[in-house]
Amino acid sequence: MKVKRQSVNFQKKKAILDVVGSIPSGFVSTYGIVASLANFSGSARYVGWVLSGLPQDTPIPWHRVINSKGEISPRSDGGDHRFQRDLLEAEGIKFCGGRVDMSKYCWKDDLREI
DNA sequence: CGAGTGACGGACG
DNA sequence: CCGTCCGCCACTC
Repeated sequence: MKVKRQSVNFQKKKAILDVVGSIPSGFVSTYGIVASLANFSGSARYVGWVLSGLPQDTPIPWHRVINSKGEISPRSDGGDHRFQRDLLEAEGIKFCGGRVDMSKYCWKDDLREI
């Protein structure tokens, strides 16, 4: 089992995790928004990369992070996307056709300015 | 240092 | 709406 080094890179990851952890319950955010708030604007991919390294027992509400389409990103880790949906629904987020109503649950939607 | 990669985003057809 | 391409940044090997 490979133990990821939490050196300086951990600080950068922490920036992402800190933003994700700042997402209020009942709201969702996109990778692009999280990246921007973490000062990583443009690196939406980096956000996904960081979350991909998070364990399921992480204290970070990674499930509140979805893609710009308002749906859960299909990770190659497995079909746990259903588990993520369950967590969001538990917070009061409704799914419409497998998608989230971004117009209501998009956190910091004002940041994007539509 | 170079090449490959990633749970993305936006533009285009 | 869907498939495809490019770009963007940081990380790993």
